[in-house]
Amino acid sequence: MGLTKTDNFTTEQNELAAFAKALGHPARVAIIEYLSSQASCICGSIVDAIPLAQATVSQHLKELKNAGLIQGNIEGNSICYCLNPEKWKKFKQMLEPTFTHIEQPVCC
Amino acid sequence: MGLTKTDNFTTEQNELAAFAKALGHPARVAIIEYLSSQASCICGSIVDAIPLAQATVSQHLKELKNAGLIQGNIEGNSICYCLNPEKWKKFKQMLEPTFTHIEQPVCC
DNA sequence: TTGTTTTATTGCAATATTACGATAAAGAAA
DNA sequence: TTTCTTTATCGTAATATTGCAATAAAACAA
Repeated sequence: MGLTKTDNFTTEQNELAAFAKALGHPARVAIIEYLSSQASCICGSIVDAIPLAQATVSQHLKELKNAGLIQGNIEGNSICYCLNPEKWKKFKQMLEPTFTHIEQPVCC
Repeated sequence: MGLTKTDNFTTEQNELAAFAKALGHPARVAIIEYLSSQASCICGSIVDAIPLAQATVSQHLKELKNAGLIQGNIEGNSICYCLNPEKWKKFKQMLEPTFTHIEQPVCC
């Protein structure tokens, strides 16, 4: 198969899964870490910072953009990428119940 | 290809990616949400709660277990699954820099 | 105009994931 | 013992992901 049965789950569950999936590759983790530590975020800098070919980095940027975790703004000749604060807030908020739960483990 | 170049990234980046990837499917999100809201966590209850075949749920449980996000303890005839608090704390801690960064967006 | 820079897209091969029926394995119950 | 219950694994088919070279597209520079 290889086809996720998204209809069986809630919109929220699918959205959280999409956020997590977008972060589920070390190159994309590296991109997010880079954007979390930089004021500037020109695409070319990201390509230089990630040890993969330009085409591959572009593809990873596209996936992060599709998930909404980053956004890109045209800046003359190049593109300025940055984190999307609202989506990250939603991501964080959706993880909260579990982060809270593990403070008082009850089982096993 | 289809083969992630893990050697190009740090151990931490790979670990965060592995956590996120494990959560990157709505069925696994549903399992985690279930375990975050339940004291009991018998495998059979999870299978009943997830709208997929037993074999498929078992496979998803295995992936969450491999990532370390859950653990299973044999309990007589069945298996008691629960969250692994330490791994979740690490997951949370690795996301903190980004969660902090989005409080003061600086770009775009 | 032509050329350069920057980023995205296409096409492809290799590998991974998803889903499920069938079956196996191991303990509980009879 | 046999049977039932519970969970894991195998085998398979369909689809998705990863990576890169080559190329396209779009804006700037000369």
